[in-house]
Amino acid sequence: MLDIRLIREQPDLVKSRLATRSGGEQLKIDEVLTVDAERRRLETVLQQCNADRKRLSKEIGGARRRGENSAELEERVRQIGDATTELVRQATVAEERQRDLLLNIPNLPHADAPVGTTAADNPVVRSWGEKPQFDHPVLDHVALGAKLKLFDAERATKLSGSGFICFTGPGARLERALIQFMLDLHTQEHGYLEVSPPFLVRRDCMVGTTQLPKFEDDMYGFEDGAMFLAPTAEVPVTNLYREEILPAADLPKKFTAYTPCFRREAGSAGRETRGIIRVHQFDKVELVKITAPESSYAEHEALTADAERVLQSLGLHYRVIELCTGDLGFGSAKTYDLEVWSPGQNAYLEVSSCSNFEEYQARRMNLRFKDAEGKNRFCHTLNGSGTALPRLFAALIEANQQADGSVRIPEKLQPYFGAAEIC
RNA sequence: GGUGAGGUGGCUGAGUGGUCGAAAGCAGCGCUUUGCUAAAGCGCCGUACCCCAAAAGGGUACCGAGGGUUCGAAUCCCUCCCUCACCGCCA
Repeated sequence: MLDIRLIREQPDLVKSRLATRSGGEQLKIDEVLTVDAERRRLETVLQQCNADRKRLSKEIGGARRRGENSAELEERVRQIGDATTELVRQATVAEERQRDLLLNIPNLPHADAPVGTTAADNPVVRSWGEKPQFDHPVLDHVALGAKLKLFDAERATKLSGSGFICFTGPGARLERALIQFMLDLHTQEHGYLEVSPPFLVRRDCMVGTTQLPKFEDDMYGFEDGAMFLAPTAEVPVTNLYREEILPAADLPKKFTAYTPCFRREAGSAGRETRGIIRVHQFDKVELVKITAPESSYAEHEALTADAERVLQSLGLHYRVIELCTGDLGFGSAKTYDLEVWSPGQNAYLEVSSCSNFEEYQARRMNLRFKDAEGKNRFCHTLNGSGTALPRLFAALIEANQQADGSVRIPEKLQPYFGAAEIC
């Protein structure tokens, strides 16, 4: 959520930055300002009424103690009370309207974010490794999976409908090995604390990390929208410290979490739906940081590097792109996407998205820290999917396929998988 | 699911309708004094929002959350959330 004071004091800056998102978001600013002015006017009048009422009520108390008649005073306060009721109603309406508007305005892109309108405008920041060369026909993960019996899409569909996958045998084991491998890497070499949070969270959490109110259609909700299945571990993990004031010395906090993720993927039917690339339930190992504002961008680079280490350790060719302003997620100020090379699809596949939300989420969650001067300030939050499992799985088996249709397991993963190949 | 007890400021903990935004203690900050790693005394010490060009200053709200009663609510009533204890049920 943006700071209303920033909007009030520098509306032109806010509008111009929002305009680079190319969704017409800047048009909401004037409306917020109008509501804000009205809200403050009502609040001021209301506070004057309350001050009068408070003062006169105390006088009544004093008069009664002295045994004096206070009927006239009581009548005056009663009248003020009646006026107050209506003012409270109007002020509440204005306040809710303002909050609602603010919740639907996305974050400002970082000043350095590349300006553009679509994914085609996302610049490649760097790439690592080389596309593997094959001297045999290249199979995609669907064909490899069928040949090696790594997953069973048909029977998963029988259980839960299209868009669900069931890993089987060596496939299930490979998935588990990847999870364990990533968690060990992040906890033992990158200094993250592993957490295993609930997957079902309250509505407030979803608002805090910006999934709601705007994207409710993409979420699996229960109990009339009181609870939701988390679409990413970012939701439970980032909300862990909501409504808290952290000591500055505790920052940065670094978490990694393995969780299943649940997404309706509404409106994306037929898009990237082949195989296991886009499913309603998938596993993911997430990275989350809560930092001081001063160091958040340095931490963002480090977090991205940590996510890259996964792909490097597995020997997978990938590239890092930076999202342009038009492609940036709702709450993000700056995002790097990691795209791994998929030989089977002859394309890059997004496996990881590393974002800096600055204080946008922290304001929604009321997550603060006490700085050196003892002032309470909002934290910055970052997250990077330490990689979506099905996509990593797909790229991994495609990149390591052999001429005979078997799959070689990267050396670093072998201790976790317990074998050097799948055949 | 049932019954009972609770939720007060960083912590402990008073406060059952009126100078209570809230006693006291602890922790913290500042000053003074004495001095071998400390003690004593005094003062300060919540958050958010609003008014004010700003500072100074003033005001409102907040005692788990939301409603209600009342001239006036931490205090009375209702609903919800949470914590603890025991019982029931169950992986």
